[in-house]
Amino acid sequence: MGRRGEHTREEYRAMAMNAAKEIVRTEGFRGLTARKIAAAIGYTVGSLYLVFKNLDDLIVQVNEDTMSDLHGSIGAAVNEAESPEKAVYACANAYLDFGHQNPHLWRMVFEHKLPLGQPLHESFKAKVAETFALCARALQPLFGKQSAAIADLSSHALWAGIHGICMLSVTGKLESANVENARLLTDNLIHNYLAGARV
Amino acid sequence: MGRRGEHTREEYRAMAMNAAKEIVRTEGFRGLTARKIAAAIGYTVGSLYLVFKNLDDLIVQVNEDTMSDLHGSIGAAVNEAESPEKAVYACANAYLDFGHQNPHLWRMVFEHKLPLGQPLHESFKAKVAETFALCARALQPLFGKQSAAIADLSSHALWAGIHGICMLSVTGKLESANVENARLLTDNLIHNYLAGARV
DNA sequence: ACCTGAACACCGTTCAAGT
DNA sequence: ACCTGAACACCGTTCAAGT
Repeated sequence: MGRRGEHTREEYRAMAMNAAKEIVRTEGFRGLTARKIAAAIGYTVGSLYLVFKNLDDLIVQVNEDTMSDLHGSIGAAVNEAESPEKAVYACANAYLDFGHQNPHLWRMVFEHKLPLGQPLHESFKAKVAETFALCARALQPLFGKQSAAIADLSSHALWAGIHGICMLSVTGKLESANVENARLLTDNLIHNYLAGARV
Repeated sequence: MGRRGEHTREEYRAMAMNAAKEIVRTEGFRGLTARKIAAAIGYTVGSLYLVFKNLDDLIVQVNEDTMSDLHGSIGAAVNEAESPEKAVYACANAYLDFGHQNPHLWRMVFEHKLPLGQPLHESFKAKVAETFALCARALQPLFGKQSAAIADLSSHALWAGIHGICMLSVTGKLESANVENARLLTDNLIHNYLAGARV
């Protein structure tokens, strides 16, 4: 039947992405299907493939948006902090809060796998690196005396650590899965790590 | 046409689990299907449902085996260590090595999701807790002066941190995805954390 | 150029029927 | 009791055909 032209390509893309996000939010990653997305925006399945390469492509783009949102949250928290040390804790808190408030979207970022052998998109890796860099920058003032290489290594170690706590907490693999418990853990990790790193 | 009786229920279960593991090892979690498992052991799909509740049930059982194997690896590493401090590093190394040597099976443990609202099996959570406890025990001697509650919190914080480094490394989300780089990160995390925790 | 509808090759799961 | 084979209700993806 064809030809409706009600929406531009860009409008269509935004509609599909938003529909996908809503499905993930309410039904989880497992509940996301191409047919559901298309139905939600009033199109047939085939139309998705005019704008997205395939479902993986759409998911990767949603994941990049999620990383951008996370980046925004962390950036705001860091800017409001009163001291370098408080910025680090604020950064971790923003990370934890985001994960617990958007569990399914956040998990999808880390749990989606492309078909075997297909490497991660460079644009996606860039988003991850950006967010890491933001956290690293918050940490930088505390490593004044040490070399840039050590500061870089340290910020990766600490932030990967905080990520681990957040992941295990959000996926319910810690004894107590609530945010408060996770915050005790990140506070403990940060406190002891910084105490040791500044000796 | 039915009735073959070539294998006991327990034999069948082991065959199916091993076939599933081999598929995950070579094709990844995404490549695992009920039909492939059945074909690999020379049965039709329907027979799987006589022994397993469904595919999720089989996956959870494979994941529990993976956790047992990981537990064994870490236990051996801890036992061979010459000092409490070395035991902690050995524990982390065993964790990293296991993840990098069995990337797909290890990822499946943390990336498999049951249908929405269905809680994790208690037996699975017990396996995770056991392995955590093993790591915590390695850490215990270093927290002699402090209360048991703080030692417990600390061991969770540090081990979740090491898990985060391993996860990001195995899934290729760090700049350098090889084991050596991950080991630099865990060494750094452990070193600074312990230095700070023992002050 | 845009979109559909139907097809294709898959899924997980169930279950009557056969031995 | 054990296992099959076929069915059911889904998938992701493609593409000739319509406007």
